[in-house]
Amino acid sequence: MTRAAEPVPTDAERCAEPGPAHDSDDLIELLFFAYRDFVGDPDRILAEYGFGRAHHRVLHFVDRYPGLTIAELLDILRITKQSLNRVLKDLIDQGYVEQRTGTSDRRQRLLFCTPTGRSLTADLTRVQVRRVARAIEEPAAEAGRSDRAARIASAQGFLLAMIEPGDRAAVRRLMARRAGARA
Amino acid sequence: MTRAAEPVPTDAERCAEPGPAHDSDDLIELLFFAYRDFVGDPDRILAEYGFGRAHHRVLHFVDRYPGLTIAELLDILRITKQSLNRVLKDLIDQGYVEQRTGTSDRRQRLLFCTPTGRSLTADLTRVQVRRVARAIEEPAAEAGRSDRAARIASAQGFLLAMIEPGDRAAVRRLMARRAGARA
DNA sequence: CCAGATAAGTCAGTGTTGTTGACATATCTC
DNA sequence: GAGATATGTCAACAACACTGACTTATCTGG
Repeated sequence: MTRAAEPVPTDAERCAEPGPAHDSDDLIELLFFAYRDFVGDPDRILAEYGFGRAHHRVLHFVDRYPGLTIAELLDILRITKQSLNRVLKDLIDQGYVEQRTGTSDRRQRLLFCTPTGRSLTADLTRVQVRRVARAIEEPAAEAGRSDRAARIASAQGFLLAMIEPGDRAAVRRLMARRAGARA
Repeated sequence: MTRAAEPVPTDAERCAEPGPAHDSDDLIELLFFAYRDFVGDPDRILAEYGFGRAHHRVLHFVDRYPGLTIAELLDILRITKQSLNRVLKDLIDQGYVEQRTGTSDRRQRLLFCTPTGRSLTADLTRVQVRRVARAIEEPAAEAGRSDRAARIASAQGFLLAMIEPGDRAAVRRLMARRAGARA
């Protein structure tokens, strides 16, 4: 596996294969695992309400940025109006989100969470904050020599710490399987 | 972007912990944006082949860990056998992945990428490596005072740098909207 | 060697979340 | 008033996940 083009190739590490390409490969994989567990937590809560991830995303952004417009939300989520409308309709009909006509532009519908919506969002945020906070508290692997090595160690440390603790050993073991082939 | 953590939350619910709640909130949001753009790159390539993200995940892990069994893959992806089988069948039928009967245990089907599969995976990996490598090259906000602050800055810096460059300003602007209400 | 466990494959049905394309309505701007 | 814009809605469809049930091949322990 040849090294991918780098923005700033450092001369010193030309020959050494355990270069940035492999570090990036590891980060790609860790990002998958981290995100998998990151969305897994709230999914369990959402299921009790008959909601899914799409509902969660809307709740999150409307809660955090009260008065968001439909257009802004569409730009954030990068989904179509129809996809948004389906879940938004659920949330409005069931009293988690409410719309108010814009004051300066009466075509706009400003979105707000109701107290119920804020409460549910808080529950969802809680479990995610717990995971992220724990990942931050985790001491990074070690502050490496160069800033670059430190950044890699830091990002890997954060993502690994985002993984469900009980699964980390399995992930380490899996990734070690490949590490042997390149050292 | 790395706002000073204000350890004086006015919200009723959040106060017990030493202040990382808001930093975690930001990280939660950045993780959403980072992942959104992270999977966006390969999605465009996959569409040309009539494949989706599920195919990508299988290709990635089979390419990286040749000889993976079905059971191992199921444990990694955390999906059901049926979901895996649907995409795996596509990949096998179209010659991207092949199965070999296990030697020690003939019930197992060991998975390998064909040269074609390795080639496609390399294309997919390339665009993701590019993004991750760029995110790593990006100098972190600054090495903070405490290790903890440094870890936060580092994680935020990495995730922000994972976002499509042209969209970073919009994300900063959006998140600044909330920051104002906090500080 | 056989019974039961295990690895994998498959069928049928369902739900969430995304897509496209077309069209309707209210409102703003020039 | 004309045209752009913000939103809402209908219908159809695809990707990807789920459950539950069942089959086949193979391994393992008594």
